[in-house]
Amino acid sequence: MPVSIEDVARRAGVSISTVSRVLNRRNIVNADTRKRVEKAIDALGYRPNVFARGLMLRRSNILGLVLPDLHGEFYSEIIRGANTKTRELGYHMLVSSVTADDDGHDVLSAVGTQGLVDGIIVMVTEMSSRIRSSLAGADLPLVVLDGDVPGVKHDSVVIDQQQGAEAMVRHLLDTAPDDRVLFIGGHEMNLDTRDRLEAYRRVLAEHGRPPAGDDVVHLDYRYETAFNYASGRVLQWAERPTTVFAANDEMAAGVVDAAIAATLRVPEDLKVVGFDDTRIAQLTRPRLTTVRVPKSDMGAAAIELLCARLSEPKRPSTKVTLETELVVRESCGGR
Amino acid sequence: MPVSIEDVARRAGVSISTVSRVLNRRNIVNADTRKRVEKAIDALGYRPNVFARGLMLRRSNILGLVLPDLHGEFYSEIIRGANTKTRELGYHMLVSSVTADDDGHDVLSAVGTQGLVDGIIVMVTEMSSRIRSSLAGADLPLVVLDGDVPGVKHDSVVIDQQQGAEAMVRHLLDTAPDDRVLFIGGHEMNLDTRDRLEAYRRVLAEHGRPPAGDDVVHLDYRYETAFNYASGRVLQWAERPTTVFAANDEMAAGVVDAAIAATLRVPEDLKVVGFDDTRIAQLTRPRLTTVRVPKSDMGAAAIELLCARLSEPKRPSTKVTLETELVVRESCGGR
DNA sequence: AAGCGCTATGAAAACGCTTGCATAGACAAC
DNA sequence: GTTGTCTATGCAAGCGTTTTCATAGCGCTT
Repeated sequence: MPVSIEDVARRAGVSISTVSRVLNRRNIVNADTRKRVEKAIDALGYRPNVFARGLMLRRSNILGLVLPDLHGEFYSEIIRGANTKTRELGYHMLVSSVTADDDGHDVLSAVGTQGLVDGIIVMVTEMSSRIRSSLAGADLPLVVLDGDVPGVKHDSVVIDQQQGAEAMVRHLLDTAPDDRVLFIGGHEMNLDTRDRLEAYRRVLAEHGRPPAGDDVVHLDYRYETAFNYASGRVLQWAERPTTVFAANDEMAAGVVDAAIAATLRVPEDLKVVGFDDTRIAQLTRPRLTTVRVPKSDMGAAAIELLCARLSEPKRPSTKVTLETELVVRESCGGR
Repeated sequence: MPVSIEDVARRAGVSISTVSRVLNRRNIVNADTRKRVEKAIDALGYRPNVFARGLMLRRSNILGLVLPDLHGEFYSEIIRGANTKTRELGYHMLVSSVTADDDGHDVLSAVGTQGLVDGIIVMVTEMSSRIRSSLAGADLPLVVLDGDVPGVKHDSVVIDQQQGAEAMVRHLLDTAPDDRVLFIGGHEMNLDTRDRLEAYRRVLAEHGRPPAGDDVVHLDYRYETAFNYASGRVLQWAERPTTVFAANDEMAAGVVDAAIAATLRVPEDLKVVGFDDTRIAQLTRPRLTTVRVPKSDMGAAAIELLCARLSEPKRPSTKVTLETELVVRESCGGR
């Protein structure tokens, strides 16, 4: 028995139109009448029904956030940044994850049926044609986080990973020009990994020393995998001056621990650097040199972009680029 | 120009009632007719409008999750567990955080106006009367995570922290009977801290050695705070056999690092244990002895409870207790 | 052939809101 | 006194569903 607009109208002795006008602050309502209505609203504890309203207005004030996986600090920070901004702007946030096997099965169903959300933010770490077509058919304001969906109109928030990765490799080559630099990435098709790898290759090439075939390997971003992989190889790596550039901090930590387990010293015997600047980077010993990615800013920026489009549907597609920043700590021996 | 049920009906040459029946798989629809309707639905890419449906059904299939703060792994795991279960059961999840200053300003507005969500899950780390009254006025199926809201009917998911904390303190006293055991908690009113502290006091009392006044201190769960606090004291602590029991892993890591910075060895010179078994516990050196809290299970269990109530509103209030588990690693020297 | 019980379908009434249109009343201008 | 202009309000349509009730058609029984 929730109270409806009609109850309010009756109590205030006006028609529902007037109540509605008071609610929406449109048209002119006589000051006295408005007072009466407001009093009735308070007395009854009336709250407009979202569905009825949504049915008329064709908007829900709900924003959808679709992430590839809700694991780990990276995603939790994005959610946090997005959530804060969402509330600030008076919206609500629907969160959902699309796991790999789900693979774009339906990015949309993840975020509700027709009309549930006014717009969505999608982060795709690997692009598949199914994701693309699913998104293309959506006809919803769309913000893509850290990636691109070719052929579908959207705004985007990207992080300038290449700049950070370049800065990293340059720094490594500056401080230890003779080191071999190994690259350990995530999955081969992972967009972040591709960006970072590309920057790595470019800088090495610039210096006239493109990586050898087995200098680059693709794992899966996990600590354990990196630990296991590195365990069998750290001693061999350490035979000559080597730096391992891992594509995220988790794997970097795995390599560090593998090295330590093999009684090597980091950075003296082996240098290791990571990416993302997650909490982990500060907790390993030695602490990790890494590239800071503005995680919660990404979420906030995406929400802002989405809201901007909602209030101005015709605006041109916008791409916001967030800077990354090299953070030098001890694990690379570079200071 | 979204396609409506009427478009489908027209195309299939039936009335909207029939389409609706096909959609909801109720009553009997002739097999041929059903085929025709389904074909029309596919062809048109029809998706029912959530609002119209919600208006009739008075349910949205959206579940609200309100957390005190979206920081860190603890919360991200809860979200993850909840999200997975939510999708599994065919619902959607609205996430929101209520920050401290927000303090129950309106737990509900965090989660939308009247009718937006079918039920909510709330985690409150500190109970205020505002939160209570805000929740009491809601008249929504409610699941409380790790806490209690007296006077408001609800289901709950709690973790048996006392058991874990007890097991921890018992283990400490078993392996190092003569150690002084210090307790470093979060905020004094924090419910988790209170539980853990109570267990700590009880076990010590059982052993006839209640803690001295300055054996217990309340900080704020943060690494830095614990690091700073411990930095000035580790040397003094280490003068006699001491174990520090921190109420979460972050603070434990802070203490460990403070000790190491002071050239102490852990666990030889100072023992440190944590709580939660977050990622951190495995990444510090030495790795932390801690108590595992089933974080993602909490989220999943809460969703399950909420859905159970939705489908059976009259069921008696249920409380699900999740076990915690002592995880012995190196930081306590206990194995 | 009349009546009955089924099955499959349609018509129409909600659900709670917004909003275009109509209008009543007040006042001013002629 | 008639007409016009405003302001404040009410009426009612319509948003896209679900669902109750009515009913058409069919085959059976009597």
